[in-house]
Amino acid sequence: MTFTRTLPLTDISQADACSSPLARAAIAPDHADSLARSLKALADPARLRIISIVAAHADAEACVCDLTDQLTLSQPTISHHLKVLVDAGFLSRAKRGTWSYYSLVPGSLDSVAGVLAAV
Amino acid sequence: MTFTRTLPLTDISQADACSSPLARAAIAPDHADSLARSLKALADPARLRIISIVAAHADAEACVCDLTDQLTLSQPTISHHLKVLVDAGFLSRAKRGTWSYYSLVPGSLDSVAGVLAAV
DNA sequence: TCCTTAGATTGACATTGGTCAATGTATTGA
DNA sequence: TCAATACATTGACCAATGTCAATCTAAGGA
Repeated sequence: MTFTRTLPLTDISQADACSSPLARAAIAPDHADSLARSLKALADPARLRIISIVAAHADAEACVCDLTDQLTLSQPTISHHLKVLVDAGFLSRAKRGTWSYYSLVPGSLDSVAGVLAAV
Repeated sequence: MTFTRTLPLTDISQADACSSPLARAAIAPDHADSLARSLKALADPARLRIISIVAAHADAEACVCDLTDQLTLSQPTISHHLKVLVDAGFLSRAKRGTWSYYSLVPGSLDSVAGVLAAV
């Protein structure tokens, strides 16, 4: 059985392609919606720590057990945050055996950072 | 009477000074809290549009009337969003006569973008 | 002085969002 | 086949958030 990957709510690669920096000109309403969804996914302490832990891991991959060790949150709550980050396109999930391994989607953070950076 | 500026909830200049990129190593919980507060302030379509409109203005300054023209939101709601952005340190307010002029705090967006940018 | 205008504040409301206990689903090992 | 393990999902609860109507404050102008 293959793992079916959830379609990201926000297509970050597209956002990267067509959006000018926030400060250049007034952005379109739907662009604002899309960017806000991405930022909302990041705007939580637990999720920022999850991203950071995943990124800092040896091969930029971490399983849920790595996270439950370091975060003082229940396993369902961590699963919830992981789902939010996968849906937003920041993390991808690979299931091997009983374990789920999460890794950063390359460039996903940078594209958001790029939109925020003025000039 | 002088205008008393609200203290930013998140000291962005400090965040810029002491924080490594998100991906380098696992960030400390209080860093995550601080960054999440900044991101939460940005993670709203109306507020992103406000920032964009202010930044795109001639001298990077806009009054509330400029915003009520372009956003389909009530004046109190726009005032609310402006307060959130000022409190978070992204906008500053200058009152001249009856009008309030808002402008971008230089570097505030970049410091958030810098933390998000990996490598 | 009074009215008008620009904007901030308050209060109320509905929606969203973070959290956990309980349960469900695969996968592995005995 | 059965038990244990790793993780996801569901449902419920409370807190936080976005929105607006109503009101308040302050600055000009007649």
